[in-house]
Amino acid sequence: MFNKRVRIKEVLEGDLLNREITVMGWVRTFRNNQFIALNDGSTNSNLQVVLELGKFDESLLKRITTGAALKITGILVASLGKGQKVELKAQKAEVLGDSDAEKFPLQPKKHSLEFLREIAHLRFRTNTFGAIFRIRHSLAFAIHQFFNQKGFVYLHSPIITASDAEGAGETFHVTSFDLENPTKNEDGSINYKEDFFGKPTNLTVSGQLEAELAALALGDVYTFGPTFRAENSNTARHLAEFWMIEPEMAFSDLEDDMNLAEEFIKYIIKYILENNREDLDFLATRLTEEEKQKPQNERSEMRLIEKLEFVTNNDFERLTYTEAIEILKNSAANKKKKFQYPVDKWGIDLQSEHERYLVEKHFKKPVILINYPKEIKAFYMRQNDDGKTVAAMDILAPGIGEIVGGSQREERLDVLEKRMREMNIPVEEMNWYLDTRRFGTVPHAGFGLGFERLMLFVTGMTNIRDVIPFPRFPKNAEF
RNA sequence: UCCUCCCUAGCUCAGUUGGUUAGAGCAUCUGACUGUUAAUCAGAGGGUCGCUGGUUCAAGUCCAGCGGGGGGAGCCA
Repeated sequence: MFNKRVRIKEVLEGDLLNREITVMGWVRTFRNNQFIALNDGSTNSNLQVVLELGKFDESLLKRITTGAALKITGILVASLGKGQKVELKAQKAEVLGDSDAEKFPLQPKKHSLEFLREIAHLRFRTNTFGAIFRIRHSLAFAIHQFFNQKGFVYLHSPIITASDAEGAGETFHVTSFDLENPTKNEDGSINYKEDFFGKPTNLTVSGQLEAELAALALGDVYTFGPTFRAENSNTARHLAEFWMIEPEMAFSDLEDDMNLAEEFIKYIIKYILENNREDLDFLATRLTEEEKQKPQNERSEMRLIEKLEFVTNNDFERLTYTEAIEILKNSAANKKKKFQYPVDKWGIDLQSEHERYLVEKHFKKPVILINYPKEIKAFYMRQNDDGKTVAAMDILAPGIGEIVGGSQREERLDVLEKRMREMNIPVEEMNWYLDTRRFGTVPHAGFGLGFERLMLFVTGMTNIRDVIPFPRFPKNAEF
C-alpha cells in the first residue's frame, strides 16, 4: 500500500512524539537547506521537517522547491527551534513530484486575491484557500447534521426543469439540439417537440416549488444543491452557479419559519466555531490585517470570531417592513439626505444602503424583516389579512445584506390562482404545483439561503468568487 | 447592464510638464553562511509598458475603440 502516511493534523495534535512516522505533502518553504515547511491540506499549520546537513544528496536538496510534493519518513521530536512544538527529523526523503520554482506561480510571499482568482486551480495550495474550503466542507456537513437531527428529509430537486414560472431570474437553456442547426417548424421557429425533452427546458433557478410538493407529503424537507441564474450580475455577491439550501415545512407558519432560520444559522455557526477554530483564527487575522489598509470608519467594529459568537449568542431583531420604513424615514441619514434613494413612502423596495443602515447602524445585529408589500414579492407568498402585505421574511446580515429569503406559502387555491393571474403567471402550466392546493392543502412555509453568502459571512471574505472552488460568472467559466 | 478607478518584470508597485539605455521591493537563479521561522549577506538574469489604431519630430505618458480586473449600483441568494 502506498498511502501509509500520518496526516499532519494528527502529527501536530496527536501523541506521536519519538515515534517513526511517514508524512506526505507539499513544500511551502525550504529554508537554510535544512528546514522544510510541509503542508498536506489536513490543517492550516505546516510541519517542520528537518534535513540534517550533509546527510542528504545535493541533487535531492535541489529538487526541494516551493510546491514540490514530498514523502518524508523520520522521527517526530520536540523542536529545537522556537516556532513550533514538534518537528520531524528526516531519515528518508523522497520527491514524489517536482515543481519548477521558476514556473510555479505561487511564491513564498503574499499574493493578492485577484491574482489567486486567476489561478484558481492552484489557489487551494495557499493558507487562505485551504482554510476557506475546509470551512466550506464543515458548513455543508453541519447543514446536513442540523436537518437530520430535526427529522428533515434531504430532497434532491431536479437540476433540469421545464418550469421558469417562479420568475427568480434568467435561465440557462438546456437542449441537445445542434445550436448551429436546430430542428425548426415550417414558420421558422424552433421545434422543441423534437428536442431531447420534447419541450423547452432550463437549468433550475430554485428547488422551492419541488420542495413544496415533497413537504406536503413528507412533512419537513430540505434541498441543498446547485442553482443557476443567467443574470448579467457583475458583483462581489452574485454567481451564475451557486448553492442553495431550501427547507420547506408543512403545518407551519411564518413564525415557525423565522424560528427555524434563526436556529439553523446559529447552529451551523456554532458548529464551525467548535470544529474549525484554527482556520477561523487564521481568517480572522487575515481580515484584521487587510482592514488595517482601510480608513478607520470602514473597518468592522468586531473581529470575525467575536462577530460569529455575537450572532450565536443574541436574538435576531424581528420587525415588520412597515416598522423598518418608519425607522428609515425618521433616521438622521434620511433627513440629511445621505441616502442615494430617499425613503419617502410605504411600498418602496429596500435598497442595499437601507438594509445596511438597519443592520450595521441601527440594530447592529442580524435583522429579520417580515410582512413586505405584496407588489414587491413573489406570487406564492401568503397574503395577509390586510390585503396589502404578504407573509414574507428576509434575514439581513451585517456586511452582506440579504442572506435568507423566505415566506409562508399561499395554501388557499382560489387566492393563489387569483394572484397568479394578476402577475401573469401561466396557471395551466403550473397545474402540478396547484394540485398540492387541490388535494389536502395545509399551511406551510420555507426559505432559501445562499450557501456562498453564508460562506462570506462566516469567513469574512468579501468576494463571493473566493468562497466557491470554481466560480462561474459572466464571461468566465475557467477550469 | 450602468457609474467609477485600474492594467508597466513571475508578484506588488514607482515612473515628473510627452524627451536619451523603463526602475524598486519581493520571487527566481548563482555563490557564501548554516537551528531557520516571509532566514540572512553578495551578485546575476528577467520587459511586445493589456491589444489595436490615432495625434506628434518623439508616446509607458495624450486621444479613440476593444479586452481584462477592482470598487460601487441594479437584478437577487
